[in-house]
Amino acid sequence: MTTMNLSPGQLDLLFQALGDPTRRAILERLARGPASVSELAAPFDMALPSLMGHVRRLEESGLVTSTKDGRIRTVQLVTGAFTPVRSWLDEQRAIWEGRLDRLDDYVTRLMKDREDGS
Amino acid sequence: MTTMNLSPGQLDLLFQALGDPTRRAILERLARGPASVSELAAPFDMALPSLMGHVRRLEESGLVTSTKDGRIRTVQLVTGAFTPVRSWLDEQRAIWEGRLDRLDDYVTRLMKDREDGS
DNA sequence: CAGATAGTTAGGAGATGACCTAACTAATAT
DNA sequence: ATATTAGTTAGGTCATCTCCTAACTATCTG
Repeated sequence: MTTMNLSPGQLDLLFQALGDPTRRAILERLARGPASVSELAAPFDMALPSLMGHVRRLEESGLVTSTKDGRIRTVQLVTGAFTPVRSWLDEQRAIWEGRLDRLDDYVTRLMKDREDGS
Repeated sequence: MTTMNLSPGQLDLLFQALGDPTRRAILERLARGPASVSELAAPFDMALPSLMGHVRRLEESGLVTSTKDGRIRTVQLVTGAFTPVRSWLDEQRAIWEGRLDRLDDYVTRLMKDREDGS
């Protein structure tokens, strides 16, 4: 009930896509609005095919979509694509905090025992 | 101004560390408490040196620390290690939601939040 | 139509990643 | 003291990642 589990490889794709500075920069740009491939390429000192590769990888991970109109390919952020990442992080925190809570209980109980015992 | 920027490669290391299912599984285990290398290895059908490599990578990314006591190396989650990841995601969302004007306040609030282990 | 523009395909170099086995050191148990 | 346990080091294989150049297609513009 706590989580909806998605395909295991999806998180891999997402995290791996985010693990590259160029791709994160592309996403940061796209957070401000859609852009053509050339617009995306402009800030980088990188050959077009290399940048295209990044865009393809972002698309394969589901973070981005693109449509071609005439000779221009427009790339767009996918709404909610980060959700699985956020969910995983939240889950980890929940587990961690659950552990802390249990530890807290333990310490509380321990201190109560001491009061009783002394 | 708006953000406290951490070393550029740090996010790379973090996201890349998270981009592997074995490493995420290790983290999930560690969220429940520290464990020895062998304990970590137990659930996996993987040679020890391979698993050790994952632990090393987690340690290099700052997600985990380990100490050796006798012949046992105990691995532990690093508190707050996920924070840069969360911050990046939150920033993206803030930009995407067109809240650039309030980003400063947002980050201030975020840093004031309790540091937890998520 | 000619030329410029936007993107794509093909192929390859070089680095890194994820795994393995074999052989080793160091600590502990018998 | 010897055997067992826990981890480490060394080295090798195979796949993937990131980047490049060269050459190509398709779409506008003049």
